Amino acid sequence: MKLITILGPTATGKTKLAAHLAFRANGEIIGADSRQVFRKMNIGTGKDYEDYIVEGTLIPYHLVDIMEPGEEFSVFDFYKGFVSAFNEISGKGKLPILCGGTGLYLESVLKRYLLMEVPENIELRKGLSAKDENELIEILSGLKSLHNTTDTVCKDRLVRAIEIEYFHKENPAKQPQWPEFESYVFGVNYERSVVMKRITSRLKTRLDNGMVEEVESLIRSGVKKDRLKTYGLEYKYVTQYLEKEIDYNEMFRLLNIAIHQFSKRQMTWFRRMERNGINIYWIDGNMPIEDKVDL
RNA sequence: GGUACCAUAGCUCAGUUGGUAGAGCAACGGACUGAAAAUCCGUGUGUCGCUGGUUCAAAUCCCGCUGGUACCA
Repeated sequence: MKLITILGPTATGKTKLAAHLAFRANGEIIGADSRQVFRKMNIGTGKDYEDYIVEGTLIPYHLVDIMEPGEEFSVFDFYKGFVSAFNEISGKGKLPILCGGTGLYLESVLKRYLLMEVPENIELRKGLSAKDENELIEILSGLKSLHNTTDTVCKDRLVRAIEIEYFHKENPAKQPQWPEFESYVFGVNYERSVVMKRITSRLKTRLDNGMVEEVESLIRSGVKKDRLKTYGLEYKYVTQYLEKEIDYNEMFRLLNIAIHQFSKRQMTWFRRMERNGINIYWIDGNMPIEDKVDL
């Protein structure tokens, strides 16, 4: 079995390329984008349904529009979705094409992360519920090195993180059911200054196309503002604008910078993957879509 | 035309009584295994507008020039 991966920083036309490849090679797309999984988050996530249509044919896609905005979705949920989509596609004799820009999700597949279903541990939870946040942070940092504070902002997440670490310690031998595949990874990229220009002009288009209204309607439908802010970028800054924390020009300026920085962080992931032995065949974004020859 | 003020990092600016410069933002590099578009760590990148002078020593004081801002004509 083969797995083709198409990755790259934001605003480089990955989806379009993946769709053309799928059209040519009888494939289906598996999204590796942590924000496009949410329905009704379209303009802000750069979800463009047109991209999936090649010469009038709709290319089937997976792991896009599978959650309601505001719901929880994690690498593990992605992993499960990936495995079942991969099996379904290859079961039909078609070619799975993983396409997206979320480094963690891509790496979880390409480096075959050890991820297992971790059941709730009632007994452990009972013991932990008596402790305060600082004690929990201490316990967690004894189990793993803490790289971020997303795990430690609230008690629920702390308890869950500890639960997962305990489970891994107690069940070290359990390997997840990874499908076997020959992996080919392609990266789409432009010179950094070009990516930045593309980001800026795309941001203008998005605003003209109703991005602010999209966020407004998410808020109206009951998505919490704090939740929107954790979605980052467009959702964070537009929410701040709607909250009148910043004015329109400031929103544009800060958001534009934040997306530039995001694309840089994405490249950090890709470089690291290469250092860790994943071969990425880079494709110049300026090249016409006819670079599917590489199959 | 006259007077005053300003000119320091990519940007906005600090820089005490002279001892060859430093913050914020940007930029750049990195980390990352259950929210990852999140979260966090590291790095100063400089003809101190130009020219001449005073001084052991000038971003700092003086002359002139250039550019800008404000006010007076």
